[in-house]
Amino acid sequence: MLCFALHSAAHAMHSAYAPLLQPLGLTYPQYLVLMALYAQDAQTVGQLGQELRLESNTLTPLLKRMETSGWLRRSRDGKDERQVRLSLTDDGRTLCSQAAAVPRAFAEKTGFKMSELADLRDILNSLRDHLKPAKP
Amino acid sequence: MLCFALHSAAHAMHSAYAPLLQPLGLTYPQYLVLMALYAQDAQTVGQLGQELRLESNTLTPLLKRMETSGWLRRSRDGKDERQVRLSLTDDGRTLCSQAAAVPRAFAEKTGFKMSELADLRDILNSLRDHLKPAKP
DNA sequence: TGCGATTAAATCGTGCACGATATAAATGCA
DNA sequence: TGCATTTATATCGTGCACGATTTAATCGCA
Repeated sequence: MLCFALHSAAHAMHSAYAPLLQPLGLTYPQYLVLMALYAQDAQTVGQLGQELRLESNTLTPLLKRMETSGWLRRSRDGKDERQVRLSLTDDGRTLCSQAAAVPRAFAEKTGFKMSELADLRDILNSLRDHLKPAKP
Repeated sequence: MLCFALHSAAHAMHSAYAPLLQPLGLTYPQYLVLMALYAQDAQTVGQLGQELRLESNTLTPLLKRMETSGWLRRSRDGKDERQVRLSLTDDGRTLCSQAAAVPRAFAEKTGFKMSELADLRDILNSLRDHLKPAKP
């Protein structure tokens, strides 16, 4: 049952991350958003959704909560008023630097070597792309 | 970013399963419950939760929906009235036999060999157990 | 035997995910 | 230019997941 192995491993990963993120006031999807914006700021909702494989129906409320928490700002693009651009606040960037320590703590929990984790990552990315290729 | 690879692969797996399960009127967690009860009937909520790594706060409403759909019955254990035992109905068992075809269809979607999928499964189970060992 | 501790489910509130649909801005073409 | 079409977000309803708490049955031990 590969499907259950994948499901439950992701579940366990989520559970392992939660206690690391909770002190920062972050959920796992919020953490992903933060990292994505740290890598590239001022993205639109659509761009972010393409990276994270989420759509506006999921992202809009999540982003509003993050705006309420003061980590990012949502503002309509001047050239195309349909688009909403997301930019980290100073608080958001500060949080990023704290959250940067999380993946290492996670890797240590697993007891795998870094090279094994890298291999596993590549297999999973390949599996994902076989299942659901990212749109162009 | 192993964490995102795992997250998004599970996400893609879920998306790949959904259209296969939808014609049967099942969600993915409901499918897992059905398979678990097919393997062993008359389990308690707690036993099922240990297998699926879920707790009563998630399972209770899910099981009630499945009872409403007519796939299983929930009844208090005669010897220990705290426990609720779950047994498949005839409709539930019929549904099981239809759902049995789903994993094969999934495996075909991936384009991996069966042996590769088995290897991946073992790695994921190991990763999961390193992260969150099942309780005794 | 009786009563506090433990255990099994259930309940409540919040957040995520998604299908379906709505709204409003931008685009294209007659 | 005018209007249908497309595109980007947003809204709504349902189901899952989970921390915290509640309820009720059972257990343990004086």
